[in-house]
Amino acid sequence: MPPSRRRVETRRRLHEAALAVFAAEGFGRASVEQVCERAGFTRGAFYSNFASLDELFLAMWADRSNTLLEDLRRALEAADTADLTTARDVVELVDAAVGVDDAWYRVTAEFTAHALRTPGLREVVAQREDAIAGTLTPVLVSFLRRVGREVADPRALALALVAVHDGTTVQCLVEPDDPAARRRRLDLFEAVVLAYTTPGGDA
Amino acid sequence: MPPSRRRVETRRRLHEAALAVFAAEGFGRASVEQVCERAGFTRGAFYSNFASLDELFLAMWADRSNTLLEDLRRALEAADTADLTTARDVVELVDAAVGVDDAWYRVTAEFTAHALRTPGLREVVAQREDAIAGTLTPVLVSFLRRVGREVADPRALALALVAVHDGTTVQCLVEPDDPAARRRRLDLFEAVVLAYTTPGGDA
DNA sequence: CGTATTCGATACATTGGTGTATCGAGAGTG
DNA sequence: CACTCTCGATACACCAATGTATCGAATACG
Repeated sequence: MPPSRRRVETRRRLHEAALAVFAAEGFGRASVEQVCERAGFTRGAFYSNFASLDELFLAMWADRSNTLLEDLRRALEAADTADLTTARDVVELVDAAVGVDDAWYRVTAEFTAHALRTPGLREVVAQREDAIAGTLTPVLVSFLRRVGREVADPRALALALVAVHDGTTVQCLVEPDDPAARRRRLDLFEAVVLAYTTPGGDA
Repeated sequence: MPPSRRRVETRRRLHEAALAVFAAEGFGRASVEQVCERAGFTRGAFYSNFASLDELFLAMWADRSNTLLEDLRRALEAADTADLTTARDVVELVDAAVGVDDAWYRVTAEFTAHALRTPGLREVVAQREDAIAGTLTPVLVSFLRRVGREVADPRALALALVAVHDGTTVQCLVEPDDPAARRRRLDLFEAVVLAYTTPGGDA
């Protein structure tokens, strides 16, 4: 195996292990040792690739954020929009594409809290939020127009949906076996979409 | 000072210090030593009052949660409802009464994430969520009726507002000097209230 | 006034994690 | 085939935190 290729693979495995460990132990309690053990390396390998645990986390988080967002965008663009007739249909389609990732939610929530008290990190989270809204906006507008709803302020709608998503995700995870939480979440999504759009367009 | 009174005071000071340290260091990185130092005690005092840091945190969090919620309830019940004429007025009144506590948000968010991966703790968060909705419901219904809106499903509305509150709080804190975030939050609150109520009642 | 008790301080042993310095194997290169 | 360089392993010194065991002072109590 060529040396640089090996290095890439090592970093990848460390990323993977980091996500698992941060999810299992919590943001503040994950240690370099645990990550190395899970990845099947020693600390020597770690320090040869990253300067600190923070650096590894940041790289992993940014990387995975982008991947998830890109996957979502592709999934939505490739979605079958044939039988999309109501706002509710749009909501259910998007909700299904987003999914619920327990571990990722925890890691992101803890990182966000951490970022709020760490000057240099706040912007990282802000940019992420922005990227999500920016990615979601065009496909959302297009879907809604298709079901005959015109979006007045796309950015406001996207941010509102992100907020609702985050808020209801907690509720869904806190009561994991209550189907009502799931239904309430969809209802709320739908209500927001309807409130932020007007009938019109080519429905 | 009578011995039991002294003990109560010691515990109170430890609670206070715990909140500060957990907010400053993050849930996973707070240490017994830091809490003691800030409270002006040694670890001897700590272990004489609590079995572990977890125990102290839980006591502090539950205690303060109740206090905050009770304060909110009283503030709303004592609010001047004379010039309450629109749903927007209700939203602004409640929003002002709730306020935004940066440190408390971080601590609660991190604890929630922690609770999601700790079996015995999930229910604690669930009960809290429930208590908030339960406290908010009656006063909300009464306010809205006063401005001529009838609430179809009070519990659903309360939970929706909690979700929106949590989700938009992050957005407000991430962009602390963007007044637009604040406005978007109120708009979203209003939209949800309108969507979950119907005209009618004694307006 | 002396005795008992409560509560917090001190000291200690132990653990777990960090980061660095050094080493060795193995793959690319001329 | 030898030479070199990359990358991960090993070993070491260090620090921060934990929990317990013991001690001393202050207060209640007979």
